[in-house]
Amino acid sequence: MGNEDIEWDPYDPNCPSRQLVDRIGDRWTVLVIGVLSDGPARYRDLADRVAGISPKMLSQTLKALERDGLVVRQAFAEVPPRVVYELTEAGQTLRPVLLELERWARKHMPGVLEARERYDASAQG
Amino acid sequence: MGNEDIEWDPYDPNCPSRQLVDRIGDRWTVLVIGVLSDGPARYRDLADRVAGISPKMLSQTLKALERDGLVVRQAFAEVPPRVVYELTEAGQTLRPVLLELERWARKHMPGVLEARERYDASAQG
DNA sequence: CAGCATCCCTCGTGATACTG
DNA sequence: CAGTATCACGAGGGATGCTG
Repeated sequence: MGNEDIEWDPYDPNCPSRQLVDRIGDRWTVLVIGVLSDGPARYRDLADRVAGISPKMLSQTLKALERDGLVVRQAFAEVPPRVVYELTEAGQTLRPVLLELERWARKHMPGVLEARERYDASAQG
Repeated sequence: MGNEDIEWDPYDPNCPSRQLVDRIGDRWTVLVIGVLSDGPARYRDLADRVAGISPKMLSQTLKALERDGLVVRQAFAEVPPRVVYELTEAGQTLRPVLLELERWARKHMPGVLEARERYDASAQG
């Protein structure tokens, strides 16, 4: 576990790039972070905006994000209960990265989908 | 994200951002693309550089990438066989995005891992 | 409203062995 | 070398119902 000056091999399972993929490479994490990039949000808001997510996955995703110091959870002692989730400073730094991703998707995903259709049309299943 | 004057709902299952997550949000895809970002590579090279990937997952990942027009496969009729994989132009456009990801990981993942340890240390299982 | 517990089943993934 | 075929396992994630 020593933090010596490692040589950088993104294809080594123990390198940060890989750890990041393991961290955000699931169906929901980046979507939840994306919503929180617009500002703090309540549990209900998140459930609504991340279309299709189940309560279980939302809780799970949020808890993992909190564990990793990317999101803070603030619960108010009220009735009915109110809980607000918010990106930490570290979490905020993900925003520009996600924006890049979004920009790419917007520009290139249609082409990808077309290529996929062409491929499927010309290939024998 | 909110300051663009188009209707763009990244949290709708049918939006490009989401499609991108579905596309590259698996354990291997971004790693394979990462290797190919350094230039064309043979099957063997890829297997070596993406540590831990099985032949099956490598083939599968490559085929999916080819289907989506992000990678081209070039087979030479030789003995022994030689097959070279290469990013298409579309595939190349992913490079800067991936670099951003890598940059983020390098800078912030150590902190994330620390936060995680702190959390686990202070929480009761 | 927020979110945990439980059941259950799909599907991604690894291991292994085989082919052109 | 460059894959494919097959099996089998375990985690991911949905549905439902309950609690504070």
